[in-house]
Amino acid sequence: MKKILYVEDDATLAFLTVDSLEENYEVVHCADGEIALETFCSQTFDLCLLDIMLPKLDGFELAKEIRKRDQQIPILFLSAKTLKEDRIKGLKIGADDYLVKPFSMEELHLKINVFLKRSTKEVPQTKDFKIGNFIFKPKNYSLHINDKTFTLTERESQLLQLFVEQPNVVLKREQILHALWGNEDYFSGRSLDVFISRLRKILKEDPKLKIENSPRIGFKLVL
Amino acid sequence: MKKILYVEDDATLAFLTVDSLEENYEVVHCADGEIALETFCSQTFDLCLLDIMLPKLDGFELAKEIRKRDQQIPILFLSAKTLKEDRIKGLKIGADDYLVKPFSMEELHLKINVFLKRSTKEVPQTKDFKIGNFIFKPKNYSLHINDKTFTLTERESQLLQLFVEQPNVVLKREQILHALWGNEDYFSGRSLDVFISRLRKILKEDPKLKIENSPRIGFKLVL
DNA sequence: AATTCTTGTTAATGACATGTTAACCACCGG
DNA sequence: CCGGTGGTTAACATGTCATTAACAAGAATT
Repeated sequence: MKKILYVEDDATLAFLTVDSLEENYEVVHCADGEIALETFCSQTFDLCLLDIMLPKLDGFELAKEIRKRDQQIPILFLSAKTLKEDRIKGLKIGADDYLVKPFSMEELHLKINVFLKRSTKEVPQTKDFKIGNFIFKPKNYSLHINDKTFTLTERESQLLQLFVEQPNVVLKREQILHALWGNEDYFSGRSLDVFISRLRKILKEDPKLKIENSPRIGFKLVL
Repeated sequence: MKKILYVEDDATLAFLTVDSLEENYEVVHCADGEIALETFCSQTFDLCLLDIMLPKLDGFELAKEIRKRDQQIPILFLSAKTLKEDRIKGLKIGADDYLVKPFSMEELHLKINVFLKRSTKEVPQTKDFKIGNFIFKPKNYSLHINDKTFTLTERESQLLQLFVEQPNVVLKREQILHALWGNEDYFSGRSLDVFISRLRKILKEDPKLKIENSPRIGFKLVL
């Protein structure tokens, strides 16, 4: 579940918005800029939704402070101001978009999704993948084909997930090692090869699927 | 330099916009939806900028077709329509943002940068090259022609990449040796010639392509 | 024309990367 | 303690690729 920092001083609007956003996200609401900044610093968020007119620290200043601390996080402004200068000011600070009040909840959800989709390359855990004749349920660590079911271990599942997210693309060894073990200097180990071998054994069930090796580079899932 | 597909049928606006965009990007302008789709299919772009009202194939339909072919590329709409329904329709198709005409060039540049910044950081993929009838995917170490696929080794790929980055230009031996082996005093070895030979064997698939030798100087990829 | 240097190509080699199975070990809940 | 599970390492078999060697053919130099 993605986590959103929502800063808005109008209690009525905030109530409605939080209510709607909570259908899809975890929402932390703050009513003024200073508290928002403290909150931002003490928790981890995936996206910021900022009103411009705020007590203590306005939306622009807040965005600047947030950008100092995180270059990546998407920032969306909400405001009644429709002046071109304001829109530009927001973008210059490093905001990602600007919604004009009054906005519809539907539009808000869509905009948020655009940025969340981009900022996280991981596909939501809930989603199942089709790989050839297999169905892969990462959430369940399970692979189904015909009426057989294979239960994967944690590592097997992580590795397979990397491949299905980018099928037909060579994933570099270091890239995989970094994604699964996070350790840059994980040179000695041969675990990766062992897991590749195990996955291959399972994937044999569908003759069209294979994991190809690119010597000295990495592996590619071909389907 | 990032490459933008810009589709707009109003010649006057298009002229002004292209002029401005070309300060920072490579711009390909198309005046109707069908041509735009063909253009999209035959080249590689980093971002699409689409007018909604277009002859033959409107912006929404065009965006749908583009999304079928590329899930990642940022799509921005430009339109005089300010209807909430239209903005939502665009976002649902998978567009990334919506600029309302008249827009300022400054705002356009900023918006484009937001999305280019994001899309390049996510997929640090090198662009694919067209070489004659081949498509070369350096990231995948693969060369495609007709139905055939050649998988290149690391060195073969590195070498080919040097050539396609500067086609029709003579690359000096030392230049190539330095780029691939980094070693200035790599005089004795004949590896380079062996790899040239191997690439030539593959490139024979397209009779128009060849690697020419410039005696005592180096090699040139002619296409 | 003869010699020497350069290039084209194929095949052989050896170092190193990968595939695979089995043994190992740490952890965890009885 | 004691199996069970899952990740890791060990060991050995196999495969691959960059490099070198070898030789043929062309260019340049004498």
